[in-house]
Amino acid sequence: MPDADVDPSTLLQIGEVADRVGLSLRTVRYYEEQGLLAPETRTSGGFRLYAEEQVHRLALIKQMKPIGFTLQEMRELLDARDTARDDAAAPTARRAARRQLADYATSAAERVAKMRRQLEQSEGLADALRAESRGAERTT
Amino acid sequence: MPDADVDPSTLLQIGEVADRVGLSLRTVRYYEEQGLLAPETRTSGGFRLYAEEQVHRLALIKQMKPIGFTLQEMRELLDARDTARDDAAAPTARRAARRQLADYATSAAERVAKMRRQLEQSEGLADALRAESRGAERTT
DNA sequence: TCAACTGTTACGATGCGTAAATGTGC
DNA sequence: AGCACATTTACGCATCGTAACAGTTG
Repeated sequence: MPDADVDPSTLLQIGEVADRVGLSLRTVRYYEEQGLLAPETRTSGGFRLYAEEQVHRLALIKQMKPIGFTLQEMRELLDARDTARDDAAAPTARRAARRQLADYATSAAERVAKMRRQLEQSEGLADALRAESRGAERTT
Repeated sequence: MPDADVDPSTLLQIGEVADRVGLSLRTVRYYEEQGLLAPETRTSGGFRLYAEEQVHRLALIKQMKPIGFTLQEMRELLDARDTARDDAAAPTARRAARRQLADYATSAAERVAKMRRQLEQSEGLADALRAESRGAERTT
């Protein structure tokens, strides 16, 4: 699977990518600055050009955000993912990377659970506010 | 209901309060700096002393955080709440404050719903990571 | 008097928003 | 030639974390 080195006709500019994923241009550039993703290539004039792979990568990143991963954690995760997928990497390294991914998966699940609990708390908030808006005097 | 001007024997120091609510000292002080809550009083030496009311107030604030209220929004909400509860406030003002609270309640509910949707997205993440950790090559 | 707690001040990190001035692509 | 889109640089803001150093409490 030589992957054909990416079809140049399907490359997207940053605006298209940002639109599809739902992030701002600023954010996409910032992620690049932080080493989370690099455009596939650039035009001779300097415009960033992205392939589908990077769009997926950004979507992944966007999923990590709401559960509180820092950009540094995301970078580590993505690095591990890259290593785990890299056929040319040493088997030892790939195994280590897969373990890391498994750990991150666990961590992600825990964070989701934690956020769910907080959300439940915050639901009570909406109710409490509605109650107060109707004039509550409960001193409990 | 003169409220007895707060029982001095039950006043808490900032550490106790932070522990109970689950916030750092820094955060509690910062919220005060931003006008979200003031200690009931202070010792002659300058130690902040809080009554139950402020503990509840902090708990309220903590509930607003996970759904993305900014500190400014929280301050507005709390101000409205204070006005709505203030027997000495003008009836017109109190009515306006109650409407505000109702609006915030709606907003809070919407935010909860929105976050719930994002969380669902992030659940897929954990599964995807686990899959990759076992070595996936699925190209969509 | 000592340990634990608290006070203020200030600098730093994160994660972008928001210009401003300029160049690129079609 | 024009107009949308992109580039870099840079300053700003929110929300605390983290010293550092001094004072308070019991």
